[in-house]
Amino acid sequence: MGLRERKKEKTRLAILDAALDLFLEQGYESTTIEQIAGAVEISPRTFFRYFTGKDHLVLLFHDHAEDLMLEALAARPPDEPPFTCLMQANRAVLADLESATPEDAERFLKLRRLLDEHPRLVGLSAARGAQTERHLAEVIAARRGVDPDQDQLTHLIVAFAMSTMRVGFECPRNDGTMTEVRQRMAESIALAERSLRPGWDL
Amino acid sequence: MGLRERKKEKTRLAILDAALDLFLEQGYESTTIEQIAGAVEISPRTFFRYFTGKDHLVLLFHDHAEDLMLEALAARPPDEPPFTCLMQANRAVLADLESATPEDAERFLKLRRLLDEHPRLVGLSAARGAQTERHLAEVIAARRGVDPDQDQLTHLIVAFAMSTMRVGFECPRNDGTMTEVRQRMAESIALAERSLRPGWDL
DNA sequence: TGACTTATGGCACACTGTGACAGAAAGGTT
DNA sequence: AACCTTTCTGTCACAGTGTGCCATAAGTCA
Repeated sequence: MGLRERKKEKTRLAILDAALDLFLEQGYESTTIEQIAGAVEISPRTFFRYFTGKDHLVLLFHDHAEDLMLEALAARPPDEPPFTCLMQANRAVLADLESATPEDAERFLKLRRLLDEHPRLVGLSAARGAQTERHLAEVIAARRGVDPDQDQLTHLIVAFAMSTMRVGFECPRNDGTMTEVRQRMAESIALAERSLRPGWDL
Repeated sequence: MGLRERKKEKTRLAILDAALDLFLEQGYESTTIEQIAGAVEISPRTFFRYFTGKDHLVLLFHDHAEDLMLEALAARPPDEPPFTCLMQANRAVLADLESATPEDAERFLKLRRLLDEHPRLVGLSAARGAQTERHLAEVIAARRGVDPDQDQLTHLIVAFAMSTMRVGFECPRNDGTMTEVRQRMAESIALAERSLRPGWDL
C-alpha cells in the first residue's frame, strides 16, 4: 500500500474520530462540517471527498454490517432455511465486532451512545436499514426461488431478521460495554428464534 | 369553522396536491420548494409555515396512521395480548383508509406510487416508522407492565408488528388500486399471525 | 530530474431551513 | 361603520449543506 493510500486512510479515521467526539460533546445537529474539517485541518470541501455528508459518518458501521451480512449469506448452504441464514448473518456481524481492534470497538461504542442520545439518528439508522433490507430481500428471494417483487413472505422474513438485529443493538439502554452489547444481541436472537413457528419461513 | 381555518385547510391541501403531482412528474429530489410554492402562488417562506419541509409532505400519512394506531390501541381491552392489539391497530389504519374520501384515497395511491419509484423515500418512511415504533413501545410496555428501556420482548413485538404493516404497504408492487392494497395488507397480517408461536408475546 | 496521476483548496452556486420585521387579512367590539 | 386585536403572509437576511469547476500542490513512477 502506497503512501497516498495510507495517508488517505489516516485522514479518513481522523475525520471520523474528530466527528464522533464533537457529536458527543455538543450534539449532532449543532456540529457543523466546518467544525469537523477545522478539527482535522482540512477544508470543508475536502470533507465531502471523504464522506457524502454528516449522515455518512453515522452510517459507516451500517455499510460495513451490510457487507458482512451479504458475505455471510453467500457462504451459507443453499438449502438452509432463510431465517436461519439471516440469523447466522447477524451472528457474523456480532463476531466481526468482537474481533475488532480496540480503536474500532471504541468507535462502535461511541456510535451507540450517539444513537441513544439522538432519536433522529435512530431514524437515520432505520432509513439505512431499509436499504439493507432491499438488498437482503434480493438474495433471499433468489434462494427461495421467488420473485422479490411478488413474494411477501420473503420481505417478512427479512424484515423480522432486521428487526431482531435492531432490537439487539438499539433497544435496551445498556452500560456501554462490548460484552453488554454481545449479551443483548444474543438475547434478541434467542428471543426471535423462540418466537417463530418452526418452518414458518419455508 | 371560520373563514380563516377553511382557507388554511384549502391552502394546505393545495400545496400537498401540487407537490405530489410535481414529485410524480419530475421526481422528488429535482422538485424544489420554490416550484411547489410557485404552483400554489405562495412564497417559499409560507410553505414552511404549513410544512416542516419536503419530507413532511411524504410523511403526512404516517402522522395520521400513528395517531390512528395509538387511538386504536387505547381502545383495546387491557388483557388482550400485545401483538393481537397491534394487529387490530393495523387493521384500524386499513379501515380508515377504506372509509377515506376519494380525494384522500387518490392522495394515498399517489404516495404509494412515489414510494415505489423513489427508494430514498422508503428510507424516509422507515425513519418515521422508527419514531412510531418508540411511541408504540411505550404503550405496549405499559400494557405489559414492564420498563420500555429494559424489556427487549416489548420492542421485538412492536418491531414485528410494524414490519408486518410495512411489508403489506410497501412490498409487492401492485397495480395501484385501493382494493389491491387492502388485499396485500390483509395477506401480510395473515402471514404474520400464522408465522408466530401462539403465546409468544406474553 | 521530469512527466504523470491524484488529492486538495478556493470559488461560485443552488437549495433547505429559520429568525425578524412590516404590512395585509380576518375576527370581534362598540 | 370604525376600531382594535389576532393571525397570516411576504420580504430580507442569514447559516448550513452539498456540488461543479479549475488551478495548484503533493505523490508516484520512468
